[in-house]
Amino acid sequence: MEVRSRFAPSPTGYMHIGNLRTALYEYLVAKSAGGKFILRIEDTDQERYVAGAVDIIYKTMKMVGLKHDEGPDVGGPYGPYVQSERRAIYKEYADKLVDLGGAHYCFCSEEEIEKQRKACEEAGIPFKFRDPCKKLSVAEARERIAAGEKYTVRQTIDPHGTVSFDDCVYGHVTVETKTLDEGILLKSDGLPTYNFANVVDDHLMKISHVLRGNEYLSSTPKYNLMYQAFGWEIPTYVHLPPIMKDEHNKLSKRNGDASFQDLVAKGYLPEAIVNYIILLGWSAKNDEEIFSMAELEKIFNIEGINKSPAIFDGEKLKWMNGVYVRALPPEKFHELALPYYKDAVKRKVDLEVLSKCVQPRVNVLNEIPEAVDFIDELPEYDIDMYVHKKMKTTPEIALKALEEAKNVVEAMTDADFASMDAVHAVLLAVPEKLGMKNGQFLWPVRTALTGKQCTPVGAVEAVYLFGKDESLKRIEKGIEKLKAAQA
RNA sequence: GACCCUAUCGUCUAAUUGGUUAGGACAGCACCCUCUCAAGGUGUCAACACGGGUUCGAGUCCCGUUAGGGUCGCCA
Repeated sequence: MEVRSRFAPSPTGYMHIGNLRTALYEYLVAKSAGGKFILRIEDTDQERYVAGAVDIIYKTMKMVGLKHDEGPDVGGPYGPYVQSERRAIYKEYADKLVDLGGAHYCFCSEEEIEKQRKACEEAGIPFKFRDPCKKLSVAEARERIAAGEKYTVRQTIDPHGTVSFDDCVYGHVTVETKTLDEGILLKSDGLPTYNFANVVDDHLMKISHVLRGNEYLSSTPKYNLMYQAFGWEIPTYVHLPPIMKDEHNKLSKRNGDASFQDLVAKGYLPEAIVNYIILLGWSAKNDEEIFSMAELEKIFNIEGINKSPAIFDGEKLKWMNGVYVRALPPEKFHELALPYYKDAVKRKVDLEVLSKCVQPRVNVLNEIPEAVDFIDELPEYDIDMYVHKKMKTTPEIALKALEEAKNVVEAMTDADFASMDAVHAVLLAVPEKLGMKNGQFLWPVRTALTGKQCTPVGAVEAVYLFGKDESLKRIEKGIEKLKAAQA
């Protein structure tokens, strides 16, 4: 039988990380088996609906390379793929389920239910809704409905017995039916709840593998009761452990945790984000960690999914993003870096050369502005910086280095600035001539040019980028500072 | 509270399904390389939650304890 999985998000805003991982796994389960991946929009809660959220879903899926075979925008044989457009279908199946004894009509108001709940609370006993409408005959109930009375459809569960099911990740789970709630299937606005819509849609859309968060583990028996009542085949379940922010809290949008969009805005690459979150709850069972989507489509398997929660580690994401950044073709990196230079670098320098210096040195793109902030203006710096133990520099050596650098740079011709190699040749000749260590000369020069303890450029790159005039200005400033300190 | 689920380095995880000096990655530390910082290389620190069983042998199976997560909405 063909493997068919579905991603069924609610359009409630940005795509959070947990959702994205679920989508990824769903996609990979289907693709690794040569199956189909379906997108379905679950918009049955009109109160939570956020305009534009569906577009965010499309955009995100495109960015991470998840292509759905069926969905609202691409169509398919089992549409419509938006739940709010399937009203009539849910009503039909709800009535059918009532006929089959798996559900009943309920005319209780929310106030009445609340009253029962309060009474239980006061009595100190656990609340379980006892629905007076269960006593109504179907015919009687339908008369009231025909008369225009508001109603809901509730699941009917026989409290005697147990239900069990097999989950690919969690194994065999058994629950006593008396612990199950007879939840609402069809709301008084005529739209289904998740509990019902999922069962109906997954069946009608021929979904073979249901992947979802493990918060559904304990309600899965209720769904199976419905499948059974309808006489439908139960899908293969794959429940997923949560992604945590820390030991106690789930990663969630409500806590203000980063969404996929937030990470992209910070300069994380979609490929890196995907690679990282795939690993939160799944492993290839070998030592490999870097995977392209194409590779994942080949090697992903359900057996590699874990059952315990995983804490989202921003540090490792950063590292992994760095791996992807470094692997970028230089032109591509330059293109991505350009927006970050826009406000940070006003001076006219060769940005392509700058990119070559920066690329191996950043993990996340938003580190760029700070890394290059010495270019427009020389920061105020302390002359202690000229003393570097490892480079074996002293204020005296630094001064000598700078004075020599001044002479050399002054004498440099256009030809000397023609390439990085040329600059390199000129500057490296100096310490040799003076009998200094390279560092003793180059460290002071870089310090004078950048005013920073560490920079993505060395002395050679700095001189090349700044050109003759600016280099001289900064060297002279350094000489001044050192002289002032000596006096 | 009832029910369900989970438990390997600080973090993500592996362990041919009962036989390991418990492996890898991030982070940390040290060294090498080096004109700074990165990157890269080498090395190092670091874990089977606890207690009982079963077994010649348990990280792996069973029971309990503890700790954590989830469900108990006309949300999904």
